[in-house]
Amino acid sequence: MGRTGSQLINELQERGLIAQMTGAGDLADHLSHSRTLYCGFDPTADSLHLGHLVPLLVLKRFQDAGHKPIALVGGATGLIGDPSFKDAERQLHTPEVVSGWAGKIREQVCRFLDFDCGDHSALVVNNLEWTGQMLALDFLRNIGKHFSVSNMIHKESVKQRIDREGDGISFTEFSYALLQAMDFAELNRRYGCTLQVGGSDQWGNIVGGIDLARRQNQAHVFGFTVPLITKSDGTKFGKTEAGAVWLDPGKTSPYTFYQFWINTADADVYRFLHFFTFLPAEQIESVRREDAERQGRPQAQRLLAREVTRMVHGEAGLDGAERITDALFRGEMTDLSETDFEQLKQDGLPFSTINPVGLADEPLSSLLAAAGLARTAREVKDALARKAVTVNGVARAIEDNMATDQCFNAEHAAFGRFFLVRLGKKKYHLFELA
RNA sequence: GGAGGGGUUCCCGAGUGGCCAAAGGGAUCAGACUGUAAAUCUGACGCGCGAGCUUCGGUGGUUCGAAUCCACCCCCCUCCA
Repeated sequence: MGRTGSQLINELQERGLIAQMTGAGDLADHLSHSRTLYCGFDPTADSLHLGHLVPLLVLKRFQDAGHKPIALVGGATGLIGDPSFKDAERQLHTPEVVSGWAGKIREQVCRFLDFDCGDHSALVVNNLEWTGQMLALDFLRNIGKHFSVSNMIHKESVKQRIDREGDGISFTEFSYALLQAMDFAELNRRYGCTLQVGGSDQWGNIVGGIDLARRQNQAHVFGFTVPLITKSDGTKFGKTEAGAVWLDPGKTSPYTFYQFWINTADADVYRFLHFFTFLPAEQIESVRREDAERQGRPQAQRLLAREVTRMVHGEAGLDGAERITDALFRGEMTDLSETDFEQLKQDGLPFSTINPVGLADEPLSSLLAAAGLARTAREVKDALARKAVTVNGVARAIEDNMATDQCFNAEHAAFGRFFLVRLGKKKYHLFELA
């Protein structure tokens, strides 16, 4: 055992990682011995995103403290859809699709836990194992009997769906809480699992599992939720202009991932260091103090970006992300070698090929907007008018808007084929002649 | 069923026959400052390289001209029954 139960709870508390938990003192006592805990991840897409990361890291924190984590992949629950705090019924995906996603989620989850550390090695399970072959009648008789519909409809997590006229909530989604409760009770029987961790939106489902484990197994089990991650400016955490920040490097490149963290607001960055890294609280505090005393740029964002990118994408992913960042934000892009350009492409800088034929008729504005450098052509025009667009380091003006073929002339291309376009201070796109 | 209020460009919200692509604020994008921050200031902000094209719940009408007037319809809110 690395730490006593109350030390662990205090640490989590100090990092701001506790939203709710059952019986604080009891849980601390309970954790004075090595225990088994779990957290579920439903395959609602082909990758986890940042929202999943905090509970996943909490599993690891428990493991580091000497407990045995189980990552549950919701092959079954993913077929149903969790209605908690959702405002509309979810589209069901085919079992084949969900099963494919479950496989990918499983791989991702595995990278964060230790599977080779003796008796508290991690475990990955799929709840389809015990629900896939279950008979509807068994479910209704053995599980359903333990739940009161009158209690369920009063849960905050489904309230707005219940109150809604018309479609409201299907019986399918309404049953979700029972499946998740069943998981907890089942893991309790199979592995002696006594704690469930989740996001704060999972509290209702977790409590359901605690009740079921008590009724079926006469077991006293616990629940623990991490807070919803918020930003100081009130906007939703974990989104970029392109949407969610995924852990899959194919969906969100390590470079984009790194940039996401680099751009964290000062008001959030120290909190996020607690949530998303394993750096000791004292170290985070001393970084905060140093940053406060220094006049210039804080070191916290870079520290955060490095730590999280390394954890999610490995040392190579971090190297790539920093290489691009250095090339784009520190040095001169004219310093880039041909292999550097290849590397930028590999490392996931936004990229597209460009066909020189017909360029004369295509306005720069629409070309760059289509490449994703701006939402509309008008924004590109505005940037052009303010000399905020550069092609291979050459500032372009509004007069060049109809001279796209000049801007992308092969003679001006780096190494005969590359054009690095910058719009504004942060947006880059690499074009390669087809 | 009756009485009243309202539906405007991403959001809030002015506009009640031409000067309206439509005030003001927010959001967003860009520039300056800076730290690839925050705050602040500046510009842009329906679409289009442009000529120009399409908007003000819907449809039809009056008019040289409508977001604004008329008719019908749809939706939302409040009060009365």
